[in-house]
Amino acid sequence: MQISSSGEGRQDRRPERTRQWLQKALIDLIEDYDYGDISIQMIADQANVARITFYRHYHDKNELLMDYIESVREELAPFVKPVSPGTMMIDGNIPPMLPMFRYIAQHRQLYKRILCGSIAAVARRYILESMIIYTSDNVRRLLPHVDEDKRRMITYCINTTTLGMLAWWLENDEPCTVEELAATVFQHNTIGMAGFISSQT
Amino acid sequence: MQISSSGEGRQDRRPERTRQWLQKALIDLIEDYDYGDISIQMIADQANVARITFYRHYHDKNELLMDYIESVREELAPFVKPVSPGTMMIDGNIPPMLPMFRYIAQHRQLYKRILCGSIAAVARRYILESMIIYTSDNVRRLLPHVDEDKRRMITYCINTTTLGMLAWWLENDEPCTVEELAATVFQHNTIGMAGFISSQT
DNA sequence: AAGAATTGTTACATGCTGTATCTTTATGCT
DNA sequence: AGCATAAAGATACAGCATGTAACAATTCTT
Repeated sequence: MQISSSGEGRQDRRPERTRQWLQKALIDLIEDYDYGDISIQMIADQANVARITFYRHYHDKNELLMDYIESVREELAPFVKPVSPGTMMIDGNIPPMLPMFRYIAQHRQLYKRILCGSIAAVARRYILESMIIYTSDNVRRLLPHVDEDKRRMITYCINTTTLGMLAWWLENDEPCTVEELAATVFQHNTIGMAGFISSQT
Repeated sequence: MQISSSGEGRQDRRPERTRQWLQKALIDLIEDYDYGDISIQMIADQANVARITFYRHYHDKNELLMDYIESVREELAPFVKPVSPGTMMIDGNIPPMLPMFRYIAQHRQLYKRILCGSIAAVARRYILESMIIYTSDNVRRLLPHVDEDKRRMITYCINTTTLGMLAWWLENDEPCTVEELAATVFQHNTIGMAGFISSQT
């Protein structure tokens, strides 16, 4: 019988703790430096950890970043809701991505770094893939009779638009309200999709 | 009276020649290596030039890249034609970006590197800005009564979609024909815009 | 042919990377 | 409480890239 455990067989907590220190260090540094200018030495110093300890957990600076982005993905996942065909065309309705946009707007400094800095190239592919996983079901449901290949294309189209506009909004320091942003992206995407619905045979 | 001159007062051709060597070297290296892994030493070696010569022309690897991207922009500019309101909604019409897409498809290896590799982060902003300069006139003409801020947003939306889809197409090695790609992007963008036309007061 | 600009040669200090060896510390288990 | 084990620290090293400097050689213009 185990007493000190809070659940399953009690692993050594140091590795996970170190990784979190390193992630936190990276986030803090991203606040002040361009991602490309951050060295592993800097990350280790910021985390109060020996440099070699970094290499024992990550092979790469990007690997640490990916690990962190993964936690961002989990943070954002609850905001992604499935879209029903009915809500798609109703004008003035609340766009489905608005809650997520609002959350990102609340943490805009961080997401600005992730989506707009030199970090973006690394993060973009990963984020897009995550978005596609979430939205492909929606598109399949909304366009059931459309060819699978074409559906993949439309899915990517929607998501690259959404991500691009999000980055634009963050980069330009609130050029409009989040509501306007969400409405525009929604309109651009869904009305574009509506063309495919009406052109189905 | 000048004899050796072919025009204006004959400048020293060495600097420009060196810059072209360096650009060519970068393109050749991009073919085989990831942009992030290319060092200035490698560029200088490939160009058969002393390393310090690089620093006499460019401060940075990115500065060289930007200089090269500028020449790419000039290469692509002739393909960008203004869109007339009449052609916008006609289904089955040739999408205005198709010629450019075809040209890019012909040189896909190169543009794949530019738009999909780690080089993308540096190039993306620059390319997008160029595209926006070219398309903003179109959008202003097509949506004359729309608010200027909103027009800026729509312009960016169109271009981030176009660029994103282009990168997707290049990255996935011809998942569809260029014609389908252009048609989809055109439909997504223009039908999305049509929503703004019909919602004008 | 001479002066000026460009490029090449060599060298140096600095910093980052990735790895290795050895020691110290913290953790989990009995 | 004590022990075995895993993790983290300390130190060192070779290799490479960066950025700069001083000086020599080349190439261009006039």
